[in-house]
Amino acid sequence: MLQQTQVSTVIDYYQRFLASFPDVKSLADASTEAVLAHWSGLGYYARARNLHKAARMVMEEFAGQFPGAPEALVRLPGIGRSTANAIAAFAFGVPAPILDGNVKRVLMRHLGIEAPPTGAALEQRLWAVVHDRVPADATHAQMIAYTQGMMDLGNMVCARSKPACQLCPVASDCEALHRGLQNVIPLPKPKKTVPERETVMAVWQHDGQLALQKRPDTGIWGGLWSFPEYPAVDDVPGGKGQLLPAFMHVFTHFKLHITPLLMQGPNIPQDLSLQWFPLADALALGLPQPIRRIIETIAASQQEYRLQSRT
DNA sequence: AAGTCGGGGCT
DNA sequence: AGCCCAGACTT
Repeated sequence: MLQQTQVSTVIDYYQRFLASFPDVKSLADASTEAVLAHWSGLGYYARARNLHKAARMVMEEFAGQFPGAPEALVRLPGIGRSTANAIAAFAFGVPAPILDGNVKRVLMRHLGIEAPPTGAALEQRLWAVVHDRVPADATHAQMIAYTQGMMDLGNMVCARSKPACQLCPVASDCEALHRGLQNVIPLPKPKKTVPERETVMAVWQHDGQLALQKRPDTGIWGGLWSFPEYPAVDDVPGGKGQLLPAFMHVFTHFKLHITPLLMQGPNIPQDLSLQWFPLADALALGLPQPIRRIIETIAASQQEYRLQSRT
């Protein structure tokens, strides 16, 4: 969950997730559907599918015993070099170093590397450095403290903006501070303009139910439930609908302008394999954030309607 | 090496 | 509005 996602964002998801799947077996026994529902809104949904698959692999290939060696961990889907080492260090006390965004920034400043935080060459150099610096004879407790300390140093002291160098335990030999570059390193990434796309989402509604479509497992929002999409309003079959407020959803690599079009059922295109869900049931599915937003808007307007018609 | 894959917090 | 976050995986 924490891959590319801030701790404050994860906490609620993490607690709900563990309440439902308290151990590897319960996660392995769950449906992908249920796992994605718990991930709904968190993003990077391949992480959920990979975690689910990894749990099943641990049950089948490791007899339910989580492997502790980094070489074994990286073979599990969704676990790369840094996450493998983090698990090995935290859970098993293995002297394996991590290299996440925080550690990367700390090292670039400490070494005085005037470059953007990108590229295979930099990656290779920094991995060599962390392997060189990790305390090889640390106890389990020390590995936990060291690993957590490395991340906290980057997050709380060697922060992205306004680093608190006066609090830094390694300020005395920090190359960036020495040269007054602590606010310059790392250099900004070369920025590229993100393309913008447009889509119309057809929201078929009938008798308090909505028609949803399960997306393919690969690609954007893989395995989640969504509304069928069309290039333009005129492309939506079944006559006129009611336009709902359009909004924009920002991805890492493009911006999506979404125009929801409310259509009245029950007649819907048969070739789309749509399924009907009562509003409350729909909100319990694995939904991308914008789809959840649309459904909540509809639910709120229906609630509004009920309140008004009562008076 | 570059692109894909979300959503939100912070400035 | 832009940047980046407890990155991994595919092309």
